[in-house]
Amino acid sequence: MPELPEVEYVARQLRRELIGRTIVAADVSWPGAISGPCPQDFRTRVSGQQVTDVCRRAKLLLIALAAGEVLVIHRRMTGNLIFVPGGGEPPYARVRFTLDDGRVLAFTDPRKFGRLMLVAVADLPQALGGLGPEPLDDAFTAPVLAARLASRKRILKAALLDQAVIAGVGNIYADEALFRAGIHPLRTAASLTPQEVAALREGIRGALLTGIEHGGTTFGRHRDVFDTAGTNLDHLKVYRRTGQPCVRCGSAIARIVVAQRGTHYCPRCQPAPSPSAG
DNA sequence: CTATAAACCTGCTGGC
DNA sequence: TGCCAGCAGGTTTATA
Repeated sequence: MPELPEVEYVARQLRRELIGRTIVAADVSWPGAISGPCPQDFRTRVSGQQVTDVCRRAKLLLIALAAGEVLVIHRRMTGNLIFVPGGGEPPYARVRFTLDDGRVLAFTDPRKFGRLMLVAVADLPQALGGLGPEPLDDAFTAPVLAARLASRKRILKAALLDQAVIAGVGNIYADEALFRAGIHPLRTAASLTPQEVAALREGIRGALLTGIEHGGTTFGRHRDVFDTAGTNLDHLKVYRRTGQPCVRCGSAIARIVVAQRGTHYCPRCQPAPSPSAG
């Protein structure tokens, strides 16, 4: 999935559509999608519950239920939450929630990587423990980011992908953030100057906000709850633009592999680290 | 601690 | 047109 912008966009939609509604039934057609409790208990504990709140943490969707439990959903690579039009069966539906207004919200997921779980409110801090700061919070300042990176003798891009360092950034927005900041992905996390950290903070937030604004990035599976694709692909500057001209300087965008992930950058706007300095 | 590879799954794209 | 290799928004686990 879906990274922070794709989850945030859907969370905002679900907030409008679900709060106050009651889930009258839950049907699980792929038990592997439920990571806890067992599918049987999952079904009975969700059924009859009114939705009291919807929010997002990192790449997780949190749907609070009246009984004091929270439905936690991670879409991973190809998971979507889509309102089923006309009561039909959408492709790759793994879990279906029927609402008291007759609508059906389906969790679809071709690759079966996505997971849903039910967690007691009291256990939520434990379940979400280990996640880094939210990059769109006011508290995510340059000094905070600097502190997260300072002790890390680690490749910068790998650090950005680590959810314990910063929550919600994935492969697309890591590349976009680094381009915006003019920093090479192979730099060492701890080698950034304060100025570079400040630029990176702006780059991260700018890339994420642009993504949310355009309904997320769709080049494959991401859809919103009404099955509509996001348009942010048209606004990406380096991701998936290998060989195409840099929007700033015209150089060909390069692609390398970092931490097993395709990584895109401009060789001129994001100068390579010196062998010694990292 | 950091890094790397593999595993979990299925579908799509590009090259030959 | 057809087949195959490679790639894909993420995370976890095993292994150096």
